[in-house]
Amino acid sequence: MNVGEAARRAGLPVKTVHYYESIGLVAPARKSNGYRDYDQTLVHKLAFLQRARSLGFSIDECRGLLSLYEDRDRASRDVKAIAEGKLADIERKIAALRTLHATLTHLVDACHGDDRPDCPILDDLAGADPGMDRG
Amino acid sequence: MNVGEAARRAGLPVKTVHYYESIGLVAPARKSNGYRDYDQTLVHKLAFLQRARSLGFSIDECRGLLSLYEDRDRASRDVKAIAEGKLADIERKIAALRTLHATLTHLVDACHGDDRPDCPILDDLAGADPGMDRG
DNA sequence: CCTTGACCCTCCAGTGACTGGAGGGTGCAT
DNA sequence: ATGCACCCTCCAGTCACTGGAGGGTCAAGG
Repeated sequence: MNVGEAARRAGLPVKTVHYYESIGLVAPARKSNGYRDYDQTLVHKLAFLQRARSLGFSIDECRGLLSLYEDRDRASRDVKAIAEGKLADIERKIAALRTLHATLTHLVDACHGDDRPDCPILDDLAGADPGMDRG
Repeated sequence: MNVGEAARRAGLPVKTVHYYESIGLVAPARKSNGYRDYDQTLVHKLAFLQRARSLGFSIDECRGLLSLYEDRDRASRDVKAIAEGKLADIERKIAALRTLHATLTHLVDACHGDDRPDCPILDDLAGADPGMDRG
């Protein structure tokens, strides 16, 4: 199967499939004309990658996950640990975004948003808290 | 003031301050020895940038915010609109992360996490829905 | 046989927002 | 004179792609 079809089945852009090959994640055979030749296993691997990436795993984590996946004797514990670490990451990111959201909401609410120039948002960015000097 | 001191006051790494200069966000004077010379205004600008970046504004958005900040006659409405757009972005990101979190939690819960090799997490990544053979 | 168009190839460069390092100059204290 | 912290410029690397140039291949239609 050519790269286009494999990419379509895995839900990835062709460019990305090439990229995954260039960093050693997949190694398709070549036909006599030089075209890459993907079999079912490779397409599976690409789909795996697509799914794992969309779940927020980095390429390096995907590499680990893939080798775990390929090793049919590994303990599920190892995979679970990686996934749990990722869960904690996601929780941290959500918490950080919530803080951000609260701060920005506060600022937006405080800003009258009209023609006048004075704006609490910029004042905050400039470090001008009332009663506190930050210079 | 040298770059080191300016960076310290703004809460940024020196490298980042150099970078901001290289992309035209700040333009410090130079002393006779070639060293950059930062005044209060510039330090303020750097601190503004630090804060805005930490609030999740991109460099391009910071550029817009800065020019708004420098234009003492702009309407607060313009600033508010940018901040509101950012708020929507943040909400989208949080929602996406929550979906991710739910999926991964589900997977982690389903995985017994012991010495045995069978693992719902990898099964999911491999696209193995129950009752369907995929190679 | 020729053309058209979709597909494929490789290689290079760019994205965003820095970060690290090499290789050298400056300023101040000892 | 030496040491050290600081400063300079320029280049390369990060992450995970993405875009494009400049070509080759293949099947269909005329």
